[in-house]
Amino acid sequence: MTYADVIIDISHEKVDRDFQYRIPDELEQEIKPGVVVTVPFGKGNTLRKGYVIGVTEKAKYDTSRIKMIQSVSTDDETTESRLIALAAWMKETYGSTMIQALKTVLPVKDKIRAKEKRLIFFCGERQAAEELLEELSGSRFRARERFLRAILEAGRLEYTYASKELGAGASVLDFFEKKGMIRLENQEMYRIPNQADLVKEDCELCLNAEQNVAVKQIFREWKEPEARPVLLFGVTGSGKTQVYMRLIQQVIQEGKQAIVLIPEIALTYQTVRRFYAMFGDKVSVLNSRLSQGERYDQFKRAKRGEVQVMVGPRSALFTPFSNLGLIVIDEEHESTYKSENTPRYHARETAIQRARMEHANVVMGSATPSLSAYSRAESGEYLLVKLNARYKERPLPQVSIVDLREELKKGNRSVLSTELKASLSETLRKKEQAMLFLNRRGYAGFVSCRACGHVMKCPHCDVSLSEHNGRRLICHYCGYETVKPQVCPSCGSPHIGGFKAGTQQIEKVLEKDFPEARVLRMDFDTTRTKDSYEKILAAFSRHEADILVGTQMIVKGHDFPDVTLVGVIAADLSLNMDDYHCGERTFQLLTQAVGRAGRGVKPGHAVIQTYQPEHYSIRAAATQDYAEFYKEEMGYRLLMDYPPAAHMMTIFGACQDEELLKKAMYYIEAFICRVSPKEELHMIGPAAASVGKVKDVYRQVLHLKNVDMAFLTAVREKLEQYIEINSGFRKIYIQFDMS
DNA sequence: AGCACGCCGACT
DNA sequence: GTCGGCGTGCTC
Repeated sequence: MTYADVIIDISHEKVDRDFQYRIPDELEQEIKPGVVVTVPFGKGNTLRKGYVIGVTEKAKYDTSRIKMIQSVSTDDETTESRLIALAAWMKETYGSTMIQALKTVLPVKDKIRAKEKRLIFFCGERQAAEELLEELSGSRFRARERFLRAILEAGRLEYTYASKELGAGASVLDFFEKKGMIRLENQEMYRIPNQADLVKEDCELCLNAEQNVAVKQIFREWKEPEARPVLLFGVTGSGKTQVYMRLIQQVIQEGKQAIVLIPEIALTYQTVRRFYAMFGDKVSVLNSRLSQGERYDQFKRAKRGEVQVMVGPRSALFTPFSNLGLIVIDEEHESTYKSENTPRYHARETAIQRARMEHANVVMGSATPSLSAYSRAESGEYLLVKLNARYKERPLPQVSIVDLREELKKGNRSVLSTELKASLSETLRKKEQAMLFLNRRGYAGFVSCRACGHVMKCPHCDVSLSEHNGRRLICHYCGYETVKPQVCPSCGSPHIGGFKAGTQQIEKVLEKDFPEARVLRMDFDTTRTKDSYEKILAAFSRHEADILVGTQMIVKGHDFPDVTLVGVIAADLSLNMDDYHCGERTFQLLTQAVGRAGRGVKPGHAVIQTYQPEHYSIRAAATQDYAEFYKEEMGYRLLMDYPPAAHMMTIFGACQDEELLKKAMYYIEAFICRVSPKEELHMIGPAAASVGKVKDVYRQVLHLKNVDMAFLTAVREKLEQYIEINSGFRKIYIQFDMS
């Protein structure tokens, strides 16, 4: 006898788990994971929709009480079942439970939706109702009294409010309905976010010669039976969006739909307006401010065919379009495309998988492609399409690299080098604008020498060591530990330590050095409130300030034609993080930052301050030379077996009890050694995660590298079983990350 | 979410 | 005693 694990509609927390059902003989062949079935559920055996997530031989429940699957759902749920198949793929690839995978893929209804869906209206005689209320008051019908009083006052009530807060269940409502006093109404009300000023404008899509060539190249690829994903490699300002628009137009014309993925931070009013101007009400936009109910509504509109284009962040990838034609991924290299929650999927890979299953195409674009995407383009797995010309032939800004070690020798200890200071006063004199950029995202407290630029690195992993309590240095990959040296091991200088400067300090220095300049600061603190992000950028755009100081957020989006100077305070901040991506991230950030200067008529200038002027990420960003950067960085990845040269699985463990966690990680390590052949094993750790403790929960990581992804997947599956069987892991939260 | 079960107050 | 509203808890 075989049994199926079925998830009943994902609508309520309480039924958010799998239930076992018997498979009738005649459905034996059809039932497999991903199939949508109809099953009897609950006391009244009401028929409900369910998703089969697995088939087993063993009954986990009292056999006599297991019910039978009624039928395979026949109503045309192809969109849904395709998404379920995608969830199954995500579960296999990234490691998670089927429930977690389904939850990320299928739109989840929530309470907000139910509230607005069912409304109760008062529709009887007011006089009669008041008499009835009189009659009811003090009687035993307390729920009826409560309810009548409330509806008389409000005239209209939400169903969930009536049943939960007033305790007026079905029986109470029945009573009033029979009397003809109330009317229940199912309201299908969409919550469309405020978009009154977003309308279609009459605009022709004008492509330049180069963009036209790119479009033709892509169309040619699409004619192939097995069209490859396209990597659109175009420098900043080469007009990638124009190309996307043209492609989307084509897809819509063919009666298909398109999804456009955009990093959350770039989802500004400007971007959204461009899409509305082009496609009018065919477009729907998702953003993270949307409640789950609002997102659900947008997905529903897509499913019904009311919109043809969905624009949004990572999660827009799961828009239930019935005839998907194209998925566009803008700024493909952005780290926000990787999910932080289980399943830790990457939107690029998942988009390609979805496109493969639904015979759609993928086009991704970037000025600084991720190593992963570019290496695939080089190998021919993706089609590489280039856009080289900068808008209106604007020259690239002139870039100078300032060696901060020299500044120290000259006795300048300020965060502003002599050159940057001079450039700033020149810019102010000409009444132009400047941006100062502090790239300290996820700043991990590396230690470097101010005199020679030497960075303390792990001898085994070649990533920066992090300072702990000011006395010890720790590697967050393998756990290597050493005492923090008092003098630089390379040059003997005592000027060794962490870099301590925030945007506030820079703001203070600017106030002192340039008291006449108007300075705006943009960082996590100043953008906490809603819309403040847009407000600051808009103010700067109107030239209400001369200098904008900020973290990564200032280098994305918005064009400021009056900005002629970009200063990078300390390029090393993102260069010396404790993971293997940092060279790539630094190159991307610096390239973007440099590209911000001189977007208008006036030529631009950029100053990059660093302790490591010879580093290839910085040199290549200064010359905007992607090829050079790619060669160096790929060499490093190949040497160290980091992705994309190999695959890496990270096992992440968290637990309140540090000892228990360490023990568990040790057992995991021992288990992996036992189940895998020695020569293929490339394990690092276990070690404390880069944030070793959050809210009293300890965190540890273990990395496993191998050229073959299948090997890692096999290890993960064995490990998942091992963890499930051993109750010792119950108290430990375990997460997998595959890259 | 939807349904049954069982408690408890009120009426016969 | 019994009837029925109303809160609680379970659903393979």
